[in-house]
Amino acid sequence: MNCAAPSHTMDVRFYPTAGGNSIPGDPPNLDFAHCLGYYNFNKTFHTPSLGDEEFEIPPITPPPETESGLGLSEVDSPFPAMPEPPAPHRGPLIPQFPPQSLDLPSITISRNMMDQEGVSVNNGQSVNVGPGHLRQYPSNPAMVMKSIISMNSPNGMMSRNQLTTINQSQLNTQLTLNMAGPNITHTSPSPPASKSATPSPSSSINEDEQDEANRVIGEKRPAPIDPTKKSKTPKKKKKKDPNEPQKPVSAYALFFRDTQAAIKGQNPNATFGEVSKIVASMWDGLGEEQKQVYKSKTEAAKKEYLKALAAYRASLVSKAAAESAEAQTIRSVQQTLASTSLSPGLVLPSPLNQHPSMPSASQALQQALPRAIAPKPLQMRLGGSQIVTSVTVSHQNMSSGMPPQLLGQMGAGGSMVAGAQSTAVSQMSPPMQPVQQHAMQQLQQQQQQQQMQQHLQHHQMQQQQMHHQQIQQQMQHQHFQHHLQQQLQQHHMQQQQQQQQQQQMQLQHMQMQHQLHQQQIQHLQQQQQQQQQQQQQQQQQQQQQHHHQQQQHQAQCSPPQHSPGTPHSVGGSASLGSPQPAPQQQPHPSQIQAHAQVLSQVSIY
DNA sequence: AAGTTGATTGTTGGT
DNA sequence: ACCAACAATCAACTT
Repeated sequence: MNCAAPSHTMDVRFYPTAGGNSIPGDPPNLDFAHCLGYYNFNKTFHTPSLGDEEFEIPPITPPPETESGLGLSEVDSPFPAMPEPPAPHRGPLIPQFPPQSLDLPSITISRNMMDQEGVSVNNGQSVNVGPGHLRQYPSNPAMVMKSIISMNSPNGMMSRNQLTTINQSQLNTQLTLNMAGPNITHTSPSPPASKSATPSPSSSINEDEQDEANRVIGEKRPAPIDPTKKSKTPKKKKKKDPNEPQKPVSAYALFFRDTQAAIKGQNPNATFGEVSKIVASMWDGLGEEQKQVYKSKTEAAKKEYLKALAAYRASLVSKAAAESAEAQTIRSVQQTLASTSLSPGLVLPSPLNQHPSMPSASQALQQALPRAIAPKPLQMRLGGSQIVTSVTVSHQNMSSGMPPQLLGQMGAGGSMVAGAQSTAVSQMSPPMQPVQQHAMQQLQQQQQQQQMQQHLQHHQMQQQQMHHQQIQQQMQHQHFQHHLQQQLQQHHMQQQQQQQQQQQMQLQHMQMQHQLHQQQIQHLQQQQQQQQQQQQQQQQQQQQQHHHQQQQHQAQCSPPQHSPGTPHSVGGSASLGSPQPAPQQQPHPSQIQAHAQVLSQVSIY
């Protein structure tokens, strides 16, 4: 049943006026410019969907209808400040309209069943829903954004889908209440039967298309045929290639895609038409900048589409070219086979041969050869067994090359021609001498043999040519393969050479490192030797000094022998006896040895 | 005409 | 017969 009431077509569009000035009494924070600001604000939060890196917009899953039925999309909802708990559905691309600017959550659904005279109670605020108010379009786009649309749930046959606006005071109250919490009256869902707002459409395709569709895809159902309804717009049923890139959607479609989820979230019972009207009004009230955002997205998507389309068409062209080349190859091979092997049984069966518009080469030859080879068949006044035997022999020789028609003419024509010849001869020259007849027969026999020889030669030449072509093809193929192999070998060789060079370089590097290490070791060893030598020298000096001291001591213990030139003091001897500080830069021998071991290990490594 | 979404309807194939 | 899957269609609107 059709539930669409005439009121469904009621115009609920909100016509914005140019300039976007606030209507009287409109708070300054709610004017249209502010809404634009919110759109800009929205843009900042909408970057994931506005990014130029992607155009494909994930489908927005409508929020599951919770008890309240008011679940909005979460952060990315066009109305982010909605106090309602975020609905579990994901609506990633919904523009984030601020609640003040476009308070779609405040869109309430009032049922005529409950609010009979166009007065719906929404959060305690009376909303004028009367028919008279339906025409009161707000003169300001801000009003569009701030409109609280009260809808009638599509329940049954009652007048439904009435969209209206509320006044500004009610809007403010609504906004405040929305900020406080969700209190949207959404009393009862519509009965399931009422959901069929869009009755099953009638068929819009004609029968042949339907039959064609049925033939092409058996599973696909034909369009439902309803003779009572005529198709308003006979839509063409073009079978599109699934690989073909899809056209980019329009800016409005993008906006619809982004917005409808929120609208549906606030009005789960809103029909598509109602949502579409709301979206249209919002689109009208949308600022040029925000529209430009969507347009830019569309432009980017269009560029992507053009590129994808070019690639797609190129692939189609290449595919078609490959197919045509293949078909041409098959055709040429068949022609060659047909020209060389005239026996039809040897010709490969192919659709090309069976195509009515393209007679096969064998058929053409069958039609052409009799005229070429035997231009004067009736002049072969053959008769007698000799001719027949010679023809039979030739037949055996030519069985592989002669068309059956020709052979048939020649073979069966033996008797036929003989019969015809008998009558002709009898008619022409009854008194012809046997000698002359014999001579003529011999002459004709020679001519026939010559023709056959010519045909054989031609056939042999063709065979030779074909064989030559095959050999050439094989050679080309071999050459190609050889070339490929050579390239591969060269590649391998180059790789091997590179590896060898790398190995050599590594080896050289290791050798150099080894040499360096050896040099370092030698240097250290030399330093060690020098240190040892110095130590030995120091020891010798100490021994000498000690010996000298002993001698002095002995001298002191002996009768005093003053030696005024050498006043040695104990402190001086102490200073001399103190161990000489070894060169601190010189490492200890054990350290040198350890270092050498490490270096050797490193060099080995 | 195509696109937006979701509900509905009708067909088809499998169980 | 029933069910699942799929395709087609429609709604209002913009591009």
